[in-house]
Amino acid sequence: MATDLKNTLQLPKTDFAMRANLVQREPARLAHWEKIDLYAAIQKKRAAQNAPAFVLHDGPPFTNGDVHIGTALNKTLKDIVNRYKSMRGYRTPYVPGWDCHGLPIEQKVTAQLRAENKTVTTAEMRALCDAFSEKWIAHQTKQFKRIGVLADWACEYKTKAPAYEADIIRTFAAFVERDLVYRSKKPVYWSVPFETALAEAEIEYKDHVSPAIWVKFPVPTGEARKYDLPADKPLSVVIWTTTPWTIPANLAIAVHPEVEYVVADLGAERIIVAHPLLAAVLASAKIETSPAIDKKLAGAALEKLASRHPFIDRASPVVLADYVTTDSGTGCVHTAPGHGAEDYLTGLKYSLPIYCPVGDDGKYIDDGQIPADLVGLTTLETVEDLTAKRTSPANIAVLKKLDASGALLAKARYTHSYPHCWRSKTPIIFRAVDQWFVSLDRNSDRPSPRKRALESIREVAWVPANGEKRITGAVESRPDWCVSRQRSWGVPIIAFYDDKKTPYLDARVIRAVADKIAKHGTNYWYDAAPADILDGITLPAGWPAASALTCGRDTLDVWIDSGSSHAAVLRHAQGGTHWPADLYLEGSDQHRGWFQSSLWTSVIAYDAAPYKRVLTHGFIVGKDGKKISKSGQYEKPPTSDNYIAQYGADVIRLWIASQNFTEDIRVSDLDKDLKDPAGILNVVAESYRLFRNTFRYQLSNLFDFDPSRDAIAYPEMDTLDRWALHQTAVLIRDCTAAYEAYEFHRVYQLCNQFCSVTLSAVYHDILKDRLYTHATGSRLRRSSQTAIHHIFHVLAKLLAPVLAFTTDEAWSFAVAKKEYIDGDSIHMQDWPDAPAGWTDATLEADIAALLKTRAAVTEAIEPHRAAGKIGKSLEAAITLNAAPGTPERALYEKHRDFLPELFIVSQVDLADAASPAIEVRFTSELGLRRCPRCWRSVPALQATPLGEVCPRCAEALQAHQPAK
RNA sequence: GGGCUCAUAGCUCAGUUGGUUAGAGCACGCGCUUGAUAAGCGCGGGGUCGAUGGUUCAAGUCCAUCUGGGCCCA
Repeated sequence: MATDLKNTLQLPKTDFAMRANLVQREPARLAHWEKIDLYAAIQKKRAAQNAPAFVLHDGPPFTNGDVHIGTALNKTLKDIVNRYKSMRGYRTPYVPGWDCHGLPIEQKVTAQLRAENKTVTTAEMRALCDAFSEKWIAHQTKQFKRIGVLADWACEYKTKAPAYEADIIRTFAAFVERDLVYRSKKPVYWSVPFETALAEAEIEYKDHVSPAIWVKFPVPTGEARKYDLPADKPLSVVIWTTTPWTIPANLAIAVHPEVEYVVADLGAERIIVAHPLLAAVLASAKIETSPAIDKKLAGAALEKLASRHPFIDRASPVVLADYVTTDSGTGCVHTAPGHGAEDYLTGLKYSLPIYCPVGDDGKYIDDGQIPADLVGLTTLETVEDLTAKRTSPANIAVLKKLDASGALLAKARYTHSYPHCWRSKTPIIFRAVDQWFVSLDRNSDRPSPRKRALESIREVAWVPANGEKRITGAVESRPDWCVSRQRSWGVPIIAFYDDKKTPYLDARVIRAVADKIAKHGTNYWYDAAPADILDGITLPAGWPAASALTCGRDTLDVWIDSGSSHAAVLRHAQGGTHWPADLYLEGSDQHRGWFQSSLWTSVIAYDAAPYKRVLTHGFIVGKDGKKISKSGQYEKPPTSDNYIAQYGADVIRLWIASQNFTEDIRVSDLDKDLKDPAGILNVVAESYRLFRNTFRYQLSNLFDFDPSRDAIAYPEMDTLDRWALHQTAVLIRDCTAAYEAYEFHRVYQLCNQFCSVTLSAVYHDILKDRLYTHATGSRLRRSSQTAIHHIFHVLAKLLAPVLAFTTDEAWSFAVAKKEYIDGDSIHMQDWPDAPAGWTDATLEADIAALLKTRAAVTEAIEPHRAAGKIGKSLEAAITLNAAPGTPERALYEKHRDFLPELFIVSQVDLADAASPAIEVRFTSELGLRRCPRCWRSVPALQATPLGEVCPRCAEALQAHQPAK
């Protein structure tokens, strides 16, 4: 009997699975997307509509490993933006890119070669790096696709592709054309045995015993008087250094402007040191008497005091520097701009020469300034020297000279961590070598690059807004751009040299060579003879014959590689893009990286920024808010694939969308938090289920609904359904605003609350009675189905950019009742737009007030449930007390017939009593009879062939055609 | 050390121009339902709004300092 009645209900039906099983289901949908070529289909559709393009220009990830969860965050955000913009009606050409050149790859390949004990030529080395990069491009492509990134993968750009390399070289040509390129020295780490520059990564820090020396730099009497210092006996500034061999290159002494310095009287002479270090200096010099302090003054007061070099006839002026500390030494820092990074910057600030009297072989050169007895001595400490604890010949000689000139106040052995060449195991030296620089301040026929860059920054929209401050700061403070590197795996600088190492650089020649490289790739530069490279190119006046030239071996700073992408991709309209880009979207570290390098190249070559808008995101941190590397041990590497293998791409995408990405983004530790229900990803997985179940409820209750046949026109729709559509219209409005502001976490919050509160707890819960028990084609039931149909379409589309897989799956079931449909996808749909009529403020106010009553009703029922008197709310009958004439009474009367349904109770009576506001009674005590079909209790049941049911069910049964 | 930035319940987020007992979802606890069922509903507990000081009739909201994170420099 009961079974017969149950068979007359329209219970939900769908093949859209409750369990997502994303790890299996998603790869199948990816294959489907490939099959229907979803990316191309979307682009084709928009192109046919002549849609305007929205170009998000992809910043190229480095190709040396698996996609990290942080990289997945970046690419997913881009994918969300693209999918959203596409649905908004834009054509969204998205050309993904790869950053291929650079030291990390060269190093890994080198390490491999060392392990195999092999040596190779530069060209062979480059081929190995190429293969290495290519391997990771393949891996990363697969990993990006797995997380759902939709892109023009067939049109990807690689910085190592010949045509792209030619564009990098053309960027350099533009620098030369603007007359910004010059040659100057800059200190680099230098391996003496290999006579080569080293990168930070090629250096190993090891303990080293150095000769520490305290050296007096005499202050001439005239200078002393000028600075109002006592001049009746010898006065000197005392410096401290652990690299005596750099003393011949000393050009200045740095002091801190705010530290207090003293003039101390040692009896026969006076010295100047930082006050806090005086005692330490005296101890080192074994001076036991405590000296009189003749004067105290701030470092700033000593600026430009011209002390003299202890054994070379030149001045060593006092300069100011903030990096000077009083932790060790004398507070007066020996400054050799050719032999130290900070010294170099200070040298630039004070226009000192970048002086380096040490040759490629590490020996002093005869430049007319170096004393004859030093020329030819080496700064190298060999492995044998190190074993014998012997310092370099240059250090020994300098020590002797200082001693002879009476300038050596003290000396000691000093053990500290010092950089060593990873291959020769010997200490490196810091040494200025010739480099190519790009001037950022030179203005000839047009404003300087820096001026244009700063102007362009103001024309760009920075999201969040503080990005503008960051890049402005970076652009303002950046010194001239050193663009040359002494590397193999990079794009060569097209410069030629004669036998005297004089460089020849010409923009027209560079462009002509770029054209050849576009065809042959940059290995051509390494393989071909200069005469062949220059064949067919007219050499500028003043150049030697091509046969007398050699090709330079410097490569360009890799930031020029990626910084040329706007030219290589956007200006060539690769994949249908345009210049400038509508959006760049990268981590906030790129203010100093790609955003800046792209800005410089663009401003120099094209006089404007390459982007209209720049969006930045924060970094992934551990659960404790600390960076992942410091956040404990990760058993599984935090790669995109590892997270997806556990949760599926849509959960990861939902997690990304749920976070305010402008700040740090916390993530669960994959190993430790798996079983913690409060783990961040587990919470997101839970809300994924909410969305999925919402779709499932909607799809399953539309199983017999054909919108073209069954839809009810809005004016004829039921109150509650119209209320639901009102809420939906609000949701569209709010979500759209959130997407426009790139605040995806608001979309997440809005949809989450819509599904959980508006739908699940209220609308869907109330609707079950109608959908299941009312006559199949009844107006109320069709009205609700019409609303559900609309809401499903809206919700699925609003979430489509985020839940790319699940919404498409639901879409297939909605449109065709099967898992896949060819030629259609939710990602090809237009963004939802609520008809103006859906908004109904009066209705909204009424229902909002009634929902408050509803909350009071459920609260009033609860104690009875706890007392075991009542189970489901349909066992309750409610009396609402409200005096006639009051607004609430009016409201109750207006919606009187609808109240039992709204409260999901069997009966609602209105009464005049002042209190209580709500009375709960039990259907069993009121003599009501429970309908076995709809479970409501009514005054009287009616006989039918299937037994006694309530009048409404009897009517439904009449309409019901048993399916046999 | 410098530049930029963040800090609201266990988690993710709201908190409008400073103004009633600081909100939501999830998680947690208890209960109901078994016609969304590896689902659904209800009720409940939980926050001295990082700390301290200040401005104000009134501060999560303004100011200062500090503490602890993050990115980039040094």
